[in-house]
Amino acid sequence: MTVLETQGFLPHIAFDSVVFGFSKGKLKILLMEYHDTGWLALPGGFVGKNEDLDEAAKRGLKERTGLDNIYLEQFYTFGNMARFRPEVMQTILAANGFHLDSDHWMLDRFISVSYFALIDFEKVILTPDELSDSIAWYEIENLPNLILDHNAIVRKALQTLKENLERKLIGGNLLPERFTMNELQQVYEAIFGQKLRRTTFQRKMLGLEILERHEKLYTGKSHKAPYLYSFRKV
Amino acid sequence: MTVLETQGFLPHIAFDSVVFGFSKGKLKILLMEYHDTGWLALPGGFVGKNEDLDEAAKRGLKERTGLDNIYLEQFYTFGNMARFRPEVMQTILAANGFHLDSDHWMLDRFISVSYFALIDFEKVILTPDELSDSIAWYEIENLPNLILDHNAIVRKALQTLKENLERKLIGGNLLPERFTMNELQQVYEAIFGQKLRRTTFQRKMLGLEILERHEKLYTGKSHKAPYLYSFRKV
DNA sequence: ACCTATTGTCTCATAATGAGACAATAATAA
DNA sequence: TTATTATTGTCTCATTATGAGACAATAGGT
Repeated sequence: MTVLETQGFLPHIAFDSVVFGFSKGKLKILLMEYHDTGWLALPGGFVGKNEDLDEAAKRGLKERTGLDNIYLEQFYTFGNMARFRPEVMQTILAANGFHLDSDHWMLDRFISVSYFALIDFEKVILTPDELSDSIAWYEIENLPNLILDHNAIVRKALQTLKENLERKLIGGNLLPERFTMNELQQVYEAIFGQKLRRTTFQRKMLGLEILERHEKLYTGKSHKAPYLYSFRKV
Repeated sequence: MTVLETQGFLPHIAFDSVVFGFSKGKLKILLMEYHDTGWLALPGGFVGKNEDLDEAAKRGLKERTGLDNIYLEQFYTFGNMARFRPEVMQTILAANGFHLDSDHWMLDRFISVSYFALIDFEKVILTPDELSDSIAWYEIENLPNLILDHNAIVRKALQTLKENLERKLIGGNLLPERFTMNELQQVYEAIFGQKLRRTTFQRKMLGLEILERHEKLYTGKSHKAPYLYSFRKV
């Protein structure tokens, strides 16, 4: 099925995903770079005529990252007229050799149902789509300009993530199965954008009784080895 | 512009609104009853081809309640295949004398961008739309069956409202400009679905320094008169 | 055996909350 | 006028949570 195949998709409806990863103490997201234009955008796609909206978002993530069973949460639907800029999509498609009539469905107005995902950075296998040169990680603190309203989408995703972080205890989804308390703290610090007090953080996390303690991790560093933890199942 | 006028609206995209009001100690929402069928549904509508998504929701509310400048928040977009039940819309329209071809846009699949609103119960002037016999208040604790997935939409709206209640301090939007501490507490109790401790609630609210104290309210009851409060502007 | 950086746990001060006591008071009844 | 009643506003005290730091334990290196 090619990207231009029209029968398969609902017109006017797209999805975009803000995929968060964590590496080297930094919170990052995935961005695609389109051919020639150099324009950057969130990974996204269209919804099949017979496909659940959520399934479309999952499928899109699977295609770009190779991952199944991801933490995925819908957070907002963007539908302002200001995001209707047919010349943007036209330029992207032209750079790929497609020259569409101005009444083609892909040049119509779209609303974007937006999701954010939390994934284990190490597990991802990045795969660009047909319109892109590359898909790569970018630090959230230092994002370049993105097409359309995608910078605003990222801001809202990050805001939602912050608001839900404690209540839903989802921070661990950015780490591998087992992690140290320090790694978990770094995730929280990267998301909140501020340093946290080590002892208070540790006491709080242990007090919630959601962590399971495992063996120690000997890193070769000359100091006490930290325990590994995982989130308690069910 | 009639409801069947097709050029004006985006296909496949609808909005629905969960309009919360508070009266006699109960949290209530607005429901429409369709002609003949007796089916109940959330007030909603379609998005103009040149209309912001949020503007469409505001317009819909204005039409049903007569109110402008409402607290309105988008909370989720429902897009499962399970909500695609063309026979439901067909029956509703048939009851109004419209017999559409099965490929008519109103019988297509729709995703619903859903909003919740908080309004002053006393200010509303209810106005049914062309397809409805009535629009009326129903207690949230004792909702009847609604069409499609509208019961699920209400549940999610209430959940979002609960989660945001303290963080955003939006409870006051359900009351008139001036209110007693007891009235405010009743709003919180109705939303959370549980009794709160009077003294703790009062201390907390006053401690937030968002309330302005006005004159006392003499109700004629034989006990100490409570102060009236309003939310501090800016 | 000593040094260093980091970890896990403890203590103490401060802030927030739960639970109730109690005086003030607006209307009514005696 | 005085007593009664229901409710309100404010206090107090116990309990719990959080901020800030002290300190011993320890994995390696010197």
